[in-house]
Amino acid sequence: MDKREEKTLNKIHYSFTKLINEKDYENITIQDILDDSKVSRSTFYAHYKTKDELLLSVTNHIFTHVFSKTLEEEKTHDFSKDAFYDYRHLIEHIFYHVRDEKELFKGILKSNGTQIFLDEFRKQLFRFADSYFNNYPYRGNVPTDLKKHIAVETFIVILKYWINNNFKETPEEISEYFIRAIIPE
Amino acid sequence: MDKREEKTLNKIHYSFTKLINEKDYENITIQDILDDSKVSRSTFYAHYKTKDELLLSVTNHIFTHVFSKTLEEEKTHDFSKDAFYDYRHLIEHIFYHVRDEKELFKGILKSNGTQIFLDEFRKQLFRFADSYFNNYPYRGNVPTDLKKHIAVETFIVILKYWINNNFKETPEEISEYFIRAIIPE
DNA sequence: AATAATACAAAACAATGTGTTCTGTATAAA
DNA sequence: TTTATACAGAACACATTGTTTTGTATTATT
Repeated sequence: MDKREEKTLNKIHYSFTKLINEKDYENITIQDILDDSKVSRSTFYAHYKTKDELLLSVTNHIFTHVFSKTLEEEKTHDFSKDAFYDYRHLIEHIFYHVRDEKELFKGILKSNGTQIFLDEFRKQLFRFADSYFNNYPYRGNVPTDLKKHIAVETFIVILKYWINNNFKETPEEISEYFIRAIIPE
Repeated sequence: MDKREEKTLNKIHYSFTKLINEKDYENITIQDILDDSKVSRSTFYAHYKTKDELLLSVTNHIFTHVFSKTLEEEKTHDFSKDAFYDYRHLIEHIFYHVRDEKELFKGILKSNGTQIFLDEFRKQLFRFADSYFNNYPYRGNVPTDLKKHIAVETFIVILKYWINNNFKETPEEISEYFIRAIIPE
C-alpha cells in the first residue's frame, strides 16, 4: 500500500476513535472528521463512500484481533457436557481483547449508531457459537438455532454490563459469569 | 383534545407506521411523512420537535397496551422456585399483544433506527424483571442485576427470532421457549 | 348564533450536511 | 529521472432540517 494512503487511513481512523469518545456516532459529521484529521473532503470520499463504511472498516479492524484466537481453533471441537469448560480460555481471550480496546468499545456502545457495530459483533459471535453449541444439552425443546442466538445476546449483555461497570471485574470473573449463565447448576 | 389535533396526530401516526414497513427508519424523512399524511411542515413541528420524538410517541403508545397487564400485577408477587410458572400468563399476554401489532414490530425491528424503540422496550421489560427476579435462584454467583439484564435480552432475542420466523409459533410456544431459557432442566 | 381561540396550510427562508467535480501540487513508485 | 497517483483546496448542486410569516378554516365558548 502507498505510504500516503496508509497515513491518511490512520489519520481518519485515529480521529474517528477520538471523536466517538466525545459524542454519539450519529452526531459525528464527516466534516468533524475532516477538521480533526486534516484530511480533505475529496480524499475522504476517495476511501469511504459513507460514514457507515468507515465505521464498518474500524469495526472489522478491531474484530480481526478480538476473534483471532477463536478463528484459529474453529471447527476442531464440539460441545459436550464438560468440554465446554475447555473453551473458557477462548472466552477469556475475547474479554481480554475488549479490555485492551476499552475506550473504543465504550465509545461505540454508548453511542446510538451502534447497530452496525453490534451486527458485526453478532456475526462473529454467532460463528463462534455455531461451532460449539451444536450439542448443547440444556434448555430442552428450545430450537438449536435460537439457543445459539440466546448465547450470543447473553455474551453481549454481559459485555455491556462490564463496560458500564467500568471493567471492575477481571476478564476471568466476567468469563465465569458467562459460563454460569450458559451452563445451569 | 381538539378534534383537529387528534386528527392530525392520527394521520401522522398512520403514515409513520405505513412508511416504517416500506423503508428503514433512518431513511424516512420528515418530508416523506408530510407527503404521505398531507400534513404541513409547520403543523408537524408544532407537535414533534424531531423524528425521534415521533418514534418515541408511537413507541409509548404501543407499550401502554402491551404492558397493561404486567403493570396491574406489579409488586404483588415475588419470585420463588415454582411460582415463576404462574407468571406464564403475563409473558403470554405480552407475546399476544406483540402479535396483534405484528406489522409495526416487524417494521421497526427490521429497521436500523431501532435503538430508541429497543431502549424503551428494555425499560419496560426491566421493570417487569425487577419485580419478579429478586429471588431467582439459578446462575450461581452472577450478580442479581446482571441476571435481570440477561433475562430481558433473552426475551428480546426470542421475540426477534419469532418475528424473523414470521410468527410461526403460537404465543404459548414462544412463552415456553422463554421459560425454558430462563429456568434450567 | 356570534365571538374568540387556535390548529391548520402554504410558502419562503436560513442553516447545515452530503457527495461530486475540478485544478494544481506533492510524494511515492518505477 | 520519469511516471503515476494520492492529496489539498475550492466550488458546486443537492437534500433535509427547522423556523417564521400570513391568511384561512375549524373548534370551543358564551
